[in-house]
Amino acid sequence: MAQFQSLPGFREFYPDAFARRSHIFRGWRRAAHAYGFSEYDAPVLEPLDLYRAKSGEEIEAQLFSFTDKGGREVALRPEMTPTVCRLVGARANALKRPIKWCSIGEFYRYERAQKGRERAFFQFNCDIFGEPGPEAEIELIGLLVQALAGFGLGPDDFYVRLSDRTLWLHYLASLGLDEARSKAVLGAVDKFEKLGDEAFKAYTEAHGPLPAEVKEKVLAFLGIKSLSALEAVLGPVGGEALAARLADWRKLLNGLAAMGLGEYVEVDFGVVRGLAYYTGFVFEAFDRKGELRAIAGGGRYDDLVKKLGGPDLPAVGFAIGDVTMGLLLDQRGLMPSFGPAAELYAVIGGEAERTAAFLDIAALRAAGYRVEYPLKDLAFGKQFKAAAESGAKLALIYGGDELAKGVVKLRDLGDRSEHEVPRASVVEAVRDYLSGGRETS
RNA sequence: GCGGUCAUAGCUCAGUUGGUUAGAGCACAAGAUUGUGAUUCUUGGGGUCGCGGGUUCGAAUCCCGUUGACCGCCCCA
Repeated sequence: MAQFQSLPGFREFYPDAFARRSHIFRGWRRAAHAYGFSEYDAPVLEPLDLYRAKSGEEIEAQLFSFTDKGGREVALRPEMTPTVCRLVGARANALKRPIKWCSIGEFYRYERAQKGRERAFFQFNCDIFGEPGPEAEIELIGLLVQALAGFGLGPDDFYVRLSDRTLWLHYLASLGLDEARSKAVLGAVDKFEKLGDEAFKAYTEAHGPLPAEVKEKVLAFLGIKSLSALEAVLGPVGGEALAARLADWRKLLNGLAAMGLGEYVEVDFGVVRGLAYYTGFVFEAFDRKGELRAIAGGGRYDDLVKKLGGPDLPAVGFAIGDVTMGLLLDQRGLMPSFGPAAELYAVIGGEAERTAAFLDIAALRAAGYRVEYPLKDLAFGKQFKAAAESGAKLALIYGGDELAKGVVKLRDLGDRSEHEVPRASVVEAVRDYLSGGRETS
């Protein structure tokens, strides 16, 4: 039996699985193209320090990292963000604005595989650099929705939860919490949905119990589900920065509504997205039934390009993972089945006919048709069966009778009609017969 | 890193209180069928029963270890 297996959490793509993967990639690229994003790629192996600089030492436990033969500490990329920051940062002054970039790549994380999580997976990363205002978020969240909706997923299937770390920090400061306490509260907020009151345990251990009236206000803020509720809570707090932030919120939500995406977006301050590097709006896409882990996540990270050695460049981005999205498409019956996809199948009588058929097969292939034929002599019955199973629309029959007359018999594998055409014009005859609705891929 | 469940053909599984050469369906291949696709029938290839050790006259079956998968926890950039 199999003496060697693939490593845990790594996937093998047999042709049917590869077809599913290609289907997902095509949908992503179609959306990115419509939104005017340019595709790029970059190395899979990076200096370990790139991730240490972004996420700290503790990230190492979850990386595929090693020392290469030149003594360099390297890691397989666990995400695209630091890499794209480096790329953009290095040429920031020469790049035409707005910088709208996307990529599809494989990423590697040394974690325990679970449902919706593997050790190797693909992500669709989209980022906009150089735009500090919510216009960038409108464009980006619009693309996020399109990248999912393009597969046939609707507002009943998924939604985007929208939150704001800036506003959280403003509000917590207005409640009298310092930076360390604010971060600890955000940590509790992040876990509150799952753990309830337990979520505040870590805060209590670090800073003592949160005063009851503060906690009450935190939980009330957590429950805000609309812009009007947000304005009602924050209006009395006052301040110029807060007013400007609320204006950003109005612009963002109005913009998304104007794009017709209102049904997909919900205000939800329970989302804070880890504690990594996000500085403003943050958002996550989930399935409506709440059965799967996050489909996509993103947000604004205005400090990161500079932190990684580039210029001061605002940025906002998101990533969609292929694993959870594939599960969702399966659940909703939106993953097509991919059969063989020949267009033409040559039925060949014997060795003499084979040589004659090859000339036409080569000509048809040169003309761009996908042509199959049996690699070894088979009874006609078998060949017609194989032709039907190949997915071809048309069989080309090369028998002794036809060749003697200088013709090829075309058999429509759908309605089973047959007619003969001169061999000299077989490419034209096939083109006429198949004309209309021929897909390219 | 921690816990639970599981591991027999490419896939889904059966396999009795431990007993001869481990089975079925699907899939794949050949034939019935040397010029027409269905159905059916026949036949075939494919297994060190995840791996290693132990108990036993005898282990797919019982015991120990190990690896892997799935589910959950931690984490989730």
